[in-house]
Amino acid sequence: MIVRFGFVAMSVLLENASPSRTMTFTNFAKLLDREAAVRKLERIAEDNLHNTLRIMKHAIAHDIRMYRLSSKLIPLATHDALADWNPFEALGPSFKALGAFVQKKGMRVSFHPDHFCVFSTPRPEVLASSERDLNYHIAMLEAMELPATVKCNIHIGGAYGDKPTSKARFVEQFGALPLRLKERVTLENDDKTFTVRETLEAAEEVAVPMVLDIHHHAVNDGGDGSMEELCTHLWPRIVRTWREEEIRLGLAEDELPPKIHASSPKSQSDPRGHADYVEAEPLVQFLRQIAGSTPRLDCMLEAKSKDAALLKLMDDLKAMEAQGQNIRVIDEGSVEIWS
DNA sequence: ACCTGTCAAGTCTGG
DNA sequence: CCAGACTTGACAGGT
Repeated sequence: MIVRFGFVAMSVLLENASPSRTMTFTNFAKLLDREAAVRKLERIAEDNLHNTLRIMKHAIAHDIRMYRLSSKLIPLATHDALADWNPFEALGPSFKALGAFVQKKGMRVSFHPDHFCVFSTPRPEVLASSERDLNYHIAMLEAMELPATVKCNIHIGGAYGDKPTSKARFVEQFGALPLRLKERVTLENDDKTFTVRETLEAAEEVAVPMVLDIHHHAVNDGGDGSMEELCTHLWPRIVRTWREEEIRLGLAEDELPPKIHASSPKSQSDPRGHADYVEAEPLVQFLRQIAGSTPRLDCMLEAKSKDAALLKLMDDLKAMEAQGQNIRVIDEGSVEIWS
């Protein structure tokens, strides 16, 4: 199995390269010249896009071909008070350049809209802003001219005291979205509410691929905690959600490999928190279990030390290779691993 | 240069 | 029913 690794949003190795500079609405509202204030938002967004390109070039220089784009590329993009503003007019060329770079280098990128995107909500106004937020992310992918293989990863949402009903509401409300939005989504199990099994059921019902987060699973397994259950029963179904997406999009087999998230617990007292680095040993144990049935896999690292955590993990994997542990480091961003 | 409180958005918990 | 937690990078305003 070939595994590619990626990191999230910012680099801790590049200086002054934030892709998430912002302006709060409070400060926007303080500016008297609205026209100038909007231009300032656009300038910040241009900076964020420019830094995103720098980060991706840095990633490619280290053979890293997987990257999660920041959700904060355009400040206040979906704010009510800026509904008349179309940032894509000014930002079109920069988005297009980003997309061209991604395609040229064969990178896999994604977005992860944060916890305001909640399709299980019983509140109509929250549903509406969730759709607007998802639409914003997808409009950025479209401005980059990236195909439908490039996704936004979301969670199911809250349980509101009744998980089965909330899950059914997710299926109904998400299912009612236009295909243009639905076909750009993956569903991920979360660390508090919806387990792998529940998320998988929802993903199967609405026909979107599922992203497995193994750390979330470790802290929220709903009784499916055993490696056996995960690897022999749930994982093959997860793989199938990706295979079916390949068929829907008319792709060849393994053109769109399954994706997982990996991170390590921050501490015993805060097991849900993300540690600075990712521990190699438990991750490799899991990867070896699924290696036989999964030819390609992409693994997003969610660690506080971002790209530095990725490079450190690769060093640790290299050390495991030296000990003859069924692993071969291909380059700085990928490994081959077998059971 | 560094520290602290605040920030557009949601949900859950505990008082 | 409301305040605070959750989580998290970055800004603004202070020293």
